[in-house]
Amino acid sequence: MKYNEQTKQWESPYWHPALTTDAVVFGFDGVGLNVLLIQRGLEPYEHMWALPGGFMREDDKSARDCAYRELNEETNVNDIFMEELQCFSDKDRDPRERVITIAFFALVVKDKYQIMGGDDARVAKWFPVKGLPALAFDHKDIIETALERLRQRIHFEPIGFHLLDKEFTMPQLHNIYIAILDPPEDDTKLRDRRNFNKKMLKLGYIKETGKKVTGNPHRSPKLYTFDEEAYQRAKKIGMRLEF
Amino acid sequence: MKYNEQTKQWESPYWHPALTTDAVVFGFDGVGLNVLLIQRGLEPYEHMWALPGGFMREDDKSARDCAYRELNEETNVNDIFMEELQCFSDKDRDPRERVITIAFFALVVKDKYQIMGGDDARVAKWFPVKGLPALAFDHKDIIETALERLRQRIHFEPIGFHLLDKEFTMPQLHNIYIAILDPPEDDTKLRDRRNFNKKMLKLGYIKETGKKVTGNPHRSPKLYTFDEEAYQRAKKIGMRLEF
DNA sequence: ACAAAAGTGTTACCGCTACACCCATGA
DNA sequence: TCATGGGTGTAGCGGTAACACTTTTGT
Repeated sequence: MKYNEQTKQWESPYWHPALTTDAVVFGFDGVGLNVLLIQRGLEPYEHMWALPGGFMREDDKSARDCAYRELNEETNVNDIFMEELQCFSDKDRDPRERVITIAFFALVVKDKYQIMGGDDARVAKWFPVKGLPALAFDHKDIIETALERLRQRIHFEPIGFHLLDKEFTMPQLHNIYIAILDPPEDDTKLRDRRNFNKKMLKLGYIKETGKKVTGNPHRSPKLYTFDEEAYQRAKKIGMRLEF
Repeated sequence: MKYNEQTKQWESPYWHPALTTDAVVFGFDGVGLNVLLIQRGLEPYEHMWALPGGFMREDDKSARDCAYRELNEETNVNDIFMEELQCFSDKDRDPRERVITIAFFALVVKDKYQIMGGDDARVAKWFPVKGLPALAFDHKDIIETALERLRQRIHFEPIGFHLLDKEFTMPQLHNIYIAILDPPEDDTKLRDRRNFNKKMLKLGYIKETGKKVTGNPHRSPKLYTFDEEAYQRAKKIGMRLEF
């Protein structure tokens, strides 16, 4: 690489690929996990479903920023948990040119996640992970990788909360664990409410709010919140956070 | 993006950044962890130490392939454990131009890892992680991220083996866990040999070879190997692999 | 014989699993 | 009053942590 005194720029002799970000956005509807997909308005893969994402721009501060920007173009996301998943860089991922993609996975509160009319007249829609349509590019692989990562993560870090409102009930949280980990029917230790509640409360980072949810034809469940500080404390002293 | 009928090519209207891979290569010398660094022969950061890596080429099959290629240019790596770490994409990481880097972390058997005279008259050298020199670019951040990842990984996956010969002794393996996790002096459960051996053997995927190491002025330790099949079996049935 | 490091077993405690009945609420 | 779903305690078992002495080997 040489510095050109005239243009005051480095002239790169290196190959420059196109770079995109894609986000696997998970939402929970009380029963199962869902993924947010966008219907493509242009070739290639026109009309097929794909992950929200797009090409990185020179003024994106980072790949993460790019992913946020792309998401914001379709939704009103404000509070969102997002983590880098993996880079997808195989040849022929994209028929147009070599494209390197940094994939992210995100957890959002599905109901707060209002889908706006995107540019390109793109349509966004939630699909249950157990009923995905045909997908553009290698996005099926990306989603599978994200699901695998999600299963690993939820074992050791309290990320289930990000799929729920700030205040949530224990059965809601339990359902998330069941939906993600999908333990066998006879797995008492995960499926039993008593065991779940005890284990979760013993971790020490969720707290009762004192409130309850009313309006249902049955006993009103208590509301809890996640205590970030308590979590950081537990983490610092090397507490076992495995679920 | 438009298809040009004349040139038969897609013409990309999108920005294309430079893309590199860097590898944080860890080796173990019996006492502590070491990282492989390269002394830069060119500006920027001439003469400073940096992670082995370089620009991706159009004919690299993937980012991982690129990282392997770059490593092979300096060493005779054959068997290596390598995992994607993270993408580093902030502006101004590189004074020349915007460079996106996919970082990997790798575990190798330090003594087998013979450092060759690289191109660019680059010098490669092992440094203990607790005594790193000043580093080029944001490579200090990258190494810290890799260390953090290593600590997380070794809790839940048997990757310590990759730092040792195919046949290894229990005390060697124990030392690796101690070096990586660095538990307090009074942490019996991790530092006690008896507990370590029992826990490790109970996991079921390391086996005695029947051999011993001789030549030391003390009792000869037994040699063990990692049983990949047994590990896959344990993993499949959802066995708890936490250490 | 001595120094250095490796091998090994037991006990007490804690935490987890399994398990079933009652309670609150709205219709 | 009925249907629905939420809340709660305990006992037995299993696994883990704490703990020290003996064995091997080379010098």
